[in-house]
Amino acid sequence: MALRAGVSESTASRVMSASRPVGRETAARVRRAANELGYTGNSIARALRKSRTDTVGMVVPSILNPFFTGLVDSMERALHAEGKQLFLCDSRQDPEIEAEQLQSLLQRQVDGIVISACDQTRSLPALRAAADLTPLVQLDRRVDFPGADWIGVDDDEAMRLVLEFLHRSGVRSAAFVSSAMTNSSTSERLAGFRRHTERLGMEVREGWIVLRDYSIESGELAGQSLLDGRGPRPQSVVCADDLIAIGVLRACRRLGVRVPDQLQVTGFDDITFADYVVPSLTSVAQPTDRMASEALHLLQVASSRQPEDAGTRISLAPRLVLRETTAAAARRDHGEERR
Amino acid sequence: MALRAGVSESTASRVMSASRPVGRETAARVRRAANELGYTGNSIARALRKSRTDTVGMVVPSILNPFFTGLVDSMERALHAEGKQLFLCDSRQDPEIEAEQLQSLLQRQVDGIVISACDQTRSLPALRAAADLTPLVQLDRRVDFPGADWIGVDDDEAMRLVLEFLHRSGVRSAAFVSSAMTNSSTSERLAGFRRHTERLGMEVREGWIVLRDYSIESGELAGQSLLDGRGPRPQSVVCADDLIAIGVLRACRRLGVRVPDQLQVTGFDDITFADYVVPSLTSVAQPTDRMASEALHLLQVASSRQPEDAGTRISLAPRLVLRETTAAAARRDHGEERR
DNA sequence: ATGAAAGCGCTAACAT
DNA sequence: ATGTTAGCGCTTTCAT
Repeated sequence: MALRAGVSESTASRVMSASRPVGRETAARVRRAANELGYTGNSIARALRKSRTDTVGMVVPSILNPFFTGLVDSMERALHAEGKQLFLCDSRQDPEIEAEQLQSLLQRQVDGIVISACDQTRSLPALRAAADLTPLVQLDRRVDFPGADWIGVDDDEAMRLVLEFLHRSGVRSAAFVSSAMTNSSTSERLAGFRRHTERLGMEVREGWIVLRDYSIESGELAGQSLLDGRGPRPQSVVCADDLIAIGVLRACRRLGVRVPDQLQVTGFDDITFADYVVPSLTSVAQPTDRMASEALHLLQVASSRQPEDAGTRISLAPRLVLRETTAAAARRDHGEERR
Repeated sequence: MALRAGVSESTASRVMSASRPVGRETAARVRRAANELGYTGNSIARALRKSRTDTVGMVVPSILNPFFTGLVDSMERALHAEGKQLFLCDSRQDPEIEAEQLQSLLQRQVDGIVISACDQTRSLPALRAAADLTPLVQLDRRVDFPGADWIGVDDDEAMRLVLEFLHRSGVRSAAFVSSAMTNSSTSERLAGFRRHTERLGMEVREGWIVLRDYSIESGELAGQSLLDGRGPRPQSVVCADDLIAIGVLRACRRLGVRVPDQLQVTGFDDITFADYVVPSLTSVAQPTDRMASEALHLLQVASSRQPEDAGTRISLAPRLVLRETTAAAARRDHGEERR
């Protein structure tokens, strides 16, 4: 290409990357030559030389879970805006596959890794190791270790929004359904649930805490056990995920429990379908676009940081989206929104 | 690393890539050294040398559309099984963004590109250009040009399954709802719809063909215009996509049209939520796993092919999944399945 | 079976 | 403002 333009390799490089001033006419000649040859540069060679690939790896527990689909979409947009590419990895909720994916991303010299780890304890070793070698920030689910960077939603605040709203609309008892306690989302949401129900004087029985999976099937089973009439029924079911809540709604329909009259139900994540199920689902929205852009920002900061520095934790404000599975409240409050 | 093991760089390379026989003891020493140093190789350097990156780029119109989410998931699995990584790109239904994404993937020297192009005509130039430079196979939506490789479902056969089933259950008229005619899925499904309704003697009025977008909102609007009582009503609505069908179902609910008693509705793609809407949606399932593995196979074949060779087209068999939005048929047939 | 040396395509000193 | 040169980390001849 340089030959075609009649200049040296380095001049051509300078034109293509605009890294140094080049004579206007020379530059034009180079650009023309590049166009004629359809030359666009080889980013592999550039990456080798600059030890920067302009790629980011992302690892999620399941791309099929609509919340993560949304997060992936947000990341893809944010990266595209910066001219970077996204390596997408699905760990299938398996820490071993997750470790392989991390290994592969490191080997490919990604500029950073964004991950929602699948297991609070079993994901730890691979995660730490990866974080030692490259900028790494966790999204949503968190695994704690010294220096860990994390961005997510304030789960305690989310539970406060949900429970205060329910309380104001007259609800005095609540059940909680989530996945097993192997991830931070479940533990922090449960902690928030416990704290705020107690503070508000709402009744919670131990049989009303049901921990299974983040899935519709799971939610349906949980709903069934909660509503089968063999024990006292709560006035509301707070779910740690919209899929679970949709499952609970199915159980309600099957068992003839009227929502929201006999039972109020809330979800979490505000996935697209929350607005389309019947009755439509009240949920807590997470600011995924914001999470993605903060994550990219943190990756850049992390590149120029000392290893002994403390990790950064960014808790973003959740937003309560009111729909038909909850009754109208006595009065409105901050952070709520009726659609 | 080679130093640490006390061998030459080339010997170390031979051990790590198992490219040539190496003395057992030497090999062991190299492996130990690699372990101790946590050395795993630099795939950028390898890629530069071998001009093979073990990466595949995938471009879809919208990752948020559940059908493409499923396709991405299938591709990710298939690639992981072969030790390759996936560059995920979302073209946001925009041919210009799509062209940028293709350009970026080419520059990154991907081993192949898998794409579902967003626009039958406006995607063509960039697609052709990319296909000239690297193996490229189209999935689902097709753009025609000489030598184009494509894998998808047999849309005519899908329409045959749907319409013959409806006909057997007594339906004698049908409407069709899809996106605008800017992609092959719509045109081929519509062609199949026309052919089979005619063959079976089913009534189709021109006002019953509604073309908008692949979205729930769109489907709801289409449903509304079809059912608002201002014209004759079809006995069934065949949708080119599950999102559209879900929208039509919402319109039915709002207008008090009972499904399937007064109106039968079918979707396309068999997304997860098809099973969870009420009433649950009869749909045509696409074999996404099969599509992904065939796509990877084609990419490999394409790498060692002459430019003047004709393109390969693989039409896979669709599968009709019967649920509650269609009435029970008089009798069962091949290719159908009740869940 | 092992080592020495060249080179993939690029960029960043270092000249001029 | 432009050219010359070295080298990123690997694989692959070509020797031995």
